[in-house]
Amino acid sequence: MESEHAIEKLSSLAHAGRLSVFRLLVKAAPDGLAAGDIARQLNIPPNTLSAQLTILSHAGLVQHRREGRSIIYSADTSAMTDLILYLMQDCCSGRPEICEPVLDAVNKASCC
Amino acid sequence: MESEHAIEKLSSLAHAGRLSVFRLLVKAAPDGLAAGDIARQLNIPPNTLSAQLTILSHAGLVQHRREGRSIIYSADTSAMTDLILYLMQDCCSGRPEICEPVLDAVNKASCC
DNA sequence: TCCATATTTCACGAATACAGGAAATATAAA
DNA sequence: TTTATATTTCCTGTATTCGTGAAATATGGA
Repeated sequence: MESEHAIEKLSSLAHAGRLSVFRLLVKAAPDGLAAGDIARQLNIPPNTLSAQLTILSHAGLVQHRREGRSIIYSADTSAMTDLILYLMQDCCSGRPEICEPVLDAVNKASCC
Repeated sequence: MESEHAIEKLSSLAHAGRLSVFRLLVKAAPDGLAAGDIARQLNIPPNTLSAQLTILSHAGLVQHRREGRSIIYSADTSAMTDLILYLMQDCCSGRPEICEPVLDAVNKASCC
């Protein structure tokens, strides 16, 4: 990943509303949620949410598709993976003993 | 980690200068680099760099110590781990098949 | 066609982030 | 004590981001 793209992803997530939207969509992956459902669950005005979704979408963190009158947004988990890999890149430049705790923590996460 | 802290870390990194500083310090971990060395390597004016280091430091991503006339900054790799874990948290809510590719990618990274 | 629902786009004032010149502070050496 | 080096703090004009009211667009149903 290029630095510009990493910065765009990071700044997209560096906002309380957008971070909560992204995390909600990550939980709802891979199905996704309609914009209106997100707005109701997080209590965000529709136009405000739309602006936030546009920013997340432009950063490549979410995708969308139309279903009837609704537009379904879903998290792009591979984009999240790319960002994590970018942050970890060069994390030990020849000194594995520094990086290993990071990998251990990730693998032991309650996630899976 | 709390959402506020994650947002502060994310916004600290969502800036070209600060991201390059952080990545330089991650490569130089755990020894760190003097502020002047960072300024010279990245061609950033000293006062501008100082403001950037203050922001990274306040977010908990870097630490600093004085050595003679220099102040040595170093990356806090555990803070980076915490941020990564926060981003991965709840990433599969009961569906490991979605999260596993993330873990696989992280483990196969050229990092270590 | 007419209407209700779902979502986006436009416009703009308020708040925040930004870079860097100039001055101040801290340390060490002469 | 004086000087040089290293870094930070203060300040300010500029640029960017932010939320949201109002209007526009898109779809499906009556």
